[in-house]
Amino acid sequence: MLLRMSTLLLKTLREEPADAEVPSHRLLLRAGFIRRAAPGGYTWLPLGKLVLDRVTDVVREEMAAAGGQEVSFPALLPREPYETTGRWTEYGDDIFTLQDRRGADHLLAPTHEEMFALLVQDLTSSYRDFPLLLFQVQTKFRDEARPRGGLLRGREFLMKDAYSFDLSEAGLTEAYGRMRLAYQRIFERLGLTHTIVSAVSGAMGGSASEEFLAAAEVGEDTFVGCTACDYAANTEAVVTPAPAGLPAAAPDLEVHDTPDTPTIASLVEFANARALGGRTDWTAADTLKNVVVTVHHPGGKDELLAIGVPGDREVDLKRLNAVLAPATATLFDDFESRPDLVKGYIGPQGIKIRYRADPRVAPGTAWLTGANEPGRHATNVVAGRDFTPDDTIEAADVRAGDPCPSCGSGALTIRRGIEIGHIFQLGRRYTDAFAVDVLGADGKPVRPTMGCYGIGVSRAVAAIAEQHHDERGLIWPASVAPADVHIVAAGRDGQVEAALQLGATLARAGVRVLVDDRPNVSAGVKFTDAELIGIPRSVVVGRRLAEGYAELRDRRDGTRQELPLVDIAGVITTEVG
RNA sequence: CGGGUAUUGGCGCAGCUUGGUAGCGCGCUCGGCUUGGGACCGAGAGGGCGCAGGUUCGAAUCCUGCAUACCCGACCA
Repeated sequence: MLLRMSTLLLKTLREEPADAEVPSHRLLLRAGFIRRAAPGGYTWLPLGKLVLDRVTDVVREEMAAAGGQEVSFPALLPREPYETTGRWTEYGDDIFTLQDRRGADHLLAPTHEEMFALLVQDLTSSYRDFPLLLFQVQTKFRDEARPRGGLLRGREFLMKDAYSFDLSEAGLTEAYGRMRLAYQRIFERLGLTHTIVSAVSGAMGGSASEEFLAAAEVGEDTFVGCTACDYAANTEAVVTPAPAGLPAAAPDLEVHDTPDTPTIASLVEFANARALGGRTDWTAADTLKNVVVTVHHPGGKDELLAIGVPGDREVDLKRLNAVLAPATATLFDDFESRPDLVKGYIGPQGIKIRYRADPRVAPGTAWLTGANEPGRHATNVVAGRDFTPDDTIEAADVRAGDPCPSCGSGALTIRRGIEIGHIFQLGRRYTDAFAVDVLGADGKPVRPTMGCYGIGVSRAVAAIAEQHHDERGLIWPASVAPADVHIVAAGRDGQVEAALQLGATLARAGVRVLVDDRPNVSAGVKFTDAELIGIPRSVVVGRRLAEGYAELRDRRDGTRQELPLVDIAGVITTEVG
């Protein structure tokens, strides 16, 4: 490959685009890899397309190595299959739907579980056809409420989705493990530093689930790690350890007048000022905060739910919604309609709606909490004695320093990452929905179980840019760079010709070459553009050409070395391998 | 979907308070000069100010409504 910048469709931007915030978005725009074409939709320019294709190639190679077979479905699909599995309504507003000229409903697929299950139903009939691993690289559509960060969250994006079909749990587990390894290899080859975290499987349904998160400050996913062990999990998946040991028996419940104390802060201040219960060392953690939410079920029914968490914690709506999925929750605020719920003074004793408590509110623990009357609170309210929650719930926020649920000795740390891959064992949700059965060895029908494995390919390009750049521009890993070498003809006097000649030699040897042969562009501009574009290795054909020398530069560490021009092709060909 | 900010040539911005028919830098075109770190000189092309109404002799500037984008939050792979 030999690309000449004199004819390349490329325009680098000297100034920062006003509406790009995150580094990957800014740099990909400035370096001329992408252009915004629609809200949440980007055009791949020649340099960007080269990177995207190289990333896709890595993914394809590893999928094939893991035994995957590539297929490709339409992105435009009819309603029926998604109606059958319930996702037409469950996915709700996030699906792009449209009607054809006859008024029939269609959708632009957000993922393709239905189609893969139907394809397997169509083309298999015997246990001999299994196991099966299929994948595709396809444009997906989601009507994101808020596209952001350029390629990080678009409404149209490139995704690799793979699906395994097995007839036994052991087979599924094996396929899952194989894909997990393939993913690690892929992200390693892409130069993406990542962490595998336990996750919840979201709208797709399913059980065992792990996310691959690329470490990045701009990442939308918060996850936790442990200071002592290798535990890592999405905050939604963090399980709160119940306090160890039974607390001492508390005295009887006592109700106190606590006027004007509708918040935890005001309550603690009041309690200490008046030595409530003889104590002056009350903290927010001694109080029990009860938050009322409205739970919206997909069917359309609403239900009130009260959630009890220690007063020093907030209810984390992300965690709560993960627990309640597919139902969703919003904060309840229409207290006028419910006189039994006294805002600011709610207590779990005798509450008339469903009540679920944080695991820290374990049986035997005593709390300072609302007395369900305006201006009154109660002390020594003991879980299991004065009230019994309907259930526990993981809704309290997770904080750095919380004890690790895995080893118990370490403390949790909080980090941010970009979700670049998600794997999970789907089970039979989709094969059940379509009654996908094949004949087993014993002559009886067997129903395949599915695994689902996704990689955001276009998002991965952004993630790579996030992890590989400096103040001057992008620095692509060699595995995905738009070219292996960037040859800069610094000036005149035959330098352009020499650069093109070197480029041609390298291209014949199978090296991907970008030559800056632009006439009437100063060397300074060319150097700056080369650093912005970020090809890891460059050759400057310039002032020492007359002596037969050129300069080899390393974009990452900035080192330069002068080499005889006649040796350069050999050196580079060897390095590129 | 809630809150905030913004919308003026390809990009980045000024002008709006105090209405008089649009300007700067970069980029682009042509000529000259220059050629190892985002040159210089000269001559040009290109917008009627997000959209729709309204006020006014006159609106980028004032009023009303709408749209879009970005940021924060909600939601989400």
